[in-house]
Amino acid sequence: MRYPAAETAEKHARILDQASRLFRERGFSGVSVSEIMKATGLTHGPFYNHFASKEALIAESLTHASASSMAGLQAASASAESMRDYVQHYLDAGHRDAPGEGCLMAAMGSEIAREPSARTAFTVHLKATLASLVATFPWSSKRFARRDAIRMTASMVGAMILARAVDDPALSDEILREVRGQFGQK
Amino acid sequence: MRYPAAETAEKHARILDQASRLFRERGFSGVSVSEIMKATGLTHGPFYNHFASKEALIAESLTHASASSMAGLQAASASAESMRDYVQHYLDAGHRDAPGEGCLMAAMGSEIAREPSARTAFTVHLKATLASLVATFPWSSKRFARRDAIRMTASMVGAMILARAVDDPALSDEILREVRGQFGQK
DNA sequence: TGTACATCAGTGAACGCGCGTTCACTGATGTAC
DNA sequence: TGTACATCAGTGAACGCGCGTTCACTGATGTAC
Repeated sequence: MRYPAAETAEKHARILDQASRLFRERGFSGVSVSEIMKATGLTHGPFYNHFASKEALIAESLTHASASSMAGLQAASASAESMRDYVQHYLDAGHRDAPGEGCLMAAMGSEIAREPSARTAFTVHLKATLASLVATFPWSSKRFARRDAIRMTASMVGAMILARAVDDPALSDEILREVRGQFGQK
Repeated sequence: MRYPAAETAEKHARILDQASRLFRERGFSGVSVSEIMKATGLTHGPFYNHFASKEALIAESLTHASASSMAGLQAASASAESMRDYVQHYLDAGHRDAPGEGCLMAAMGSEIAREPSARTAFTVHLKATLASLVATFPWSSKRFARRDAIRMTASMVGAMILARAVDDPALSDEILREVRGQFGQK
């Protein structure tokens, strides 16, 4: 049946919300198109009214997740406290235990390399993140700001991936704590 | 037909070799049991003579890959040069471009968290790696050796995952170069 | 040492299942007059 | 304003496919005598 015109764009956004959450929780191949549509409150049929394929959804959902993540970063202030908060909040047990709402690099890092359309969207995201980190925070040296943003990002992403991969809560907490300590007080 | 008894163990090892390489190249769900057996030179049938399930293979192949990786680390000497070489060799374009022979944390990091039996095997691997790093290399402070080994590992794994996920060769090289610079001369 | 037979890893067809994707159909909404 | 009809997002059965897994069968090897 025909539906109110305004609902279409909203449904598109809802599919992207659910897809980007589920992909972060269970990976690209761990979630089926049907599950995403069911989470959106629809049957799987109309998926192809919105997206050309699952691969296209993967790319678009990364761009979608990137946008929310960038909005959070751009709301941060330029103070040293704000920078510390950013890192401390990232390397937190709450973030570790809620991958669906968290960093897409940490949630899908090793899978992105294998999905060509995901790589393209991810590259845009990482470039935007680095530029925003450089522009937002008070780096000790302007000249080395980009270098230091890269090093900080690699540490944070690596720590989160290891903390999630590990079975032992004490080791997982230790990883987060020690890397947090590298970027401000414990 | 019946086969020479000595060949069974050797075939088991060959399945593990191929599985750990293919899993690192394409992820757990990106490789089928049939492909692994074909790479080993057999049909898929006898897979279940060797392993209870694909999940069991995943766990055993991680342990297998861990063993080779640990052997490499334990062959390293205690010098500062050896430590620099270890990091420089890890953060190399050659390693980035050959995930099948490389670090299992970087190749499968974000997928391990979702596979319970993989998490257990991975935890053993990470603990052994950290202990070996602490014991092998000349850390500037004995008291902080473990803390620094964790930080270094997080940086290396994060940098490799980002360098592989990114589409742009210049950015990928930049990530490796800047994180290399953090651990010795460029 | 020679023969008869039991062993069991390997073969390859077959299984049920869930996947991504397609499509004929439905029917409330929007539009033409 | 009221009526007739075209629109098209949503429905849900169906598709071909490859997956993990099973199993009846094969036949060279190892063993009993």
